[in-house]
Amino acid sequence: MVKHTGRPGYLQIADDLRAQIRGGSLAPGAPLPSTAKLAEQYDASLSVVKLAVGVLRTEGLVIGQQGKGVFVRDAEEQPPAADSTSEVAELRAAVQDLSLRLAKVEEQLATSTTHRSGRGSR
Amino acid sequence: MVKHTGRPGYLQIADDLRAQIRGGSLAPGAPLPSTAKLAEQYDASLSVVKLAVGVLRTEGLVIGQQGKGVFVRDAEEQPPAADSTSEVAELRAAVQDLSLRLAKVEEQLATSTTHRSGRGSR
DNA sequence: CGAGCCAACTAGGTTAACTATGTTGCTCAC
DNA sequence: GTGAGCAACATAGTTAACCTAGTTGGCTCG
Repeated sequence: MVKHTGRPGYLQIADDLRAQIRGGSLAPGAPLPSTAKLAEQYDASLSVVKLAVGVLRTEGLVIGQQGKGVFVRDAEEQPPAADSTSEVAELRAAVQDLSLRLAKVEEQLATSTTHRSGRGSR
Repeated sequence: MVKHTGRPGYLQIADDLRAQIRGGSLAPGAPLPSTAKLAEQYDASLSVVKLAVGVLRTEGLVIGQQGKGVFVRDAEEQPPAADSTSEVAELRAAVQDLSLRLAKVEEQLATSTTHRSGRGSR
């Protein structure tokens, strides 16, 4: 990274992208430049760019779609944030439930099919 | 990582630690085990543990202090709005992700093995 | 006895390489 | 012209290595 402000590079990039999103320069639905482009643009390594994007993903500001790109999340599908406590509890329960079911079904899939067929693709 | 649920290892660890924090098993102010300990405990590489802790740091659940350790943040000193929104966003993303994968894997299971099964589940 | 140094342990940051997986567009055979 | 297949490019995850820097406790030396 360029600036030597003491703030780590991946956070600087994350800050910058966040500002562009909040500022509207990166509209909802718009794709971020690719990892490689960002790396070149900020004169950073691929790794720090990936870290930066990871931060934004964790924050829920962007959504990464494998094979396609990373897109700015729509404001509407973001935080209603009504009363979060109950919602958080509910979501947490849902996650736990889904994880369990997934684990179970995936295990069964692994034991039942050893070859794993052509995996559909498009 | 142990479980092969499809959910990435660093998120599994982050989930687990988050649950311990929310559940009170890791009280505010208490230190998390060191990176090395966690790596051994979860049978994961140092890298994924660092990623997991990084997620919790971005979420504001813990605060890392270089040279000392990583400590659970006090609930009061948490930024309520920002924190809950980001967490809701993250949980929502997790639900979406899990649902998608579950659907995919269940479909695969249905097509590859037409009989098999007991387990009613849903 | 006390001051200072040093070794061990801690988190944090950076980079690079490899793998997996998904998407898209082009080409080529038919 | 259509479809299959492939190459190129995308994100995502994992691992490993190296470096920085802060903290702490013990040990040595004056």
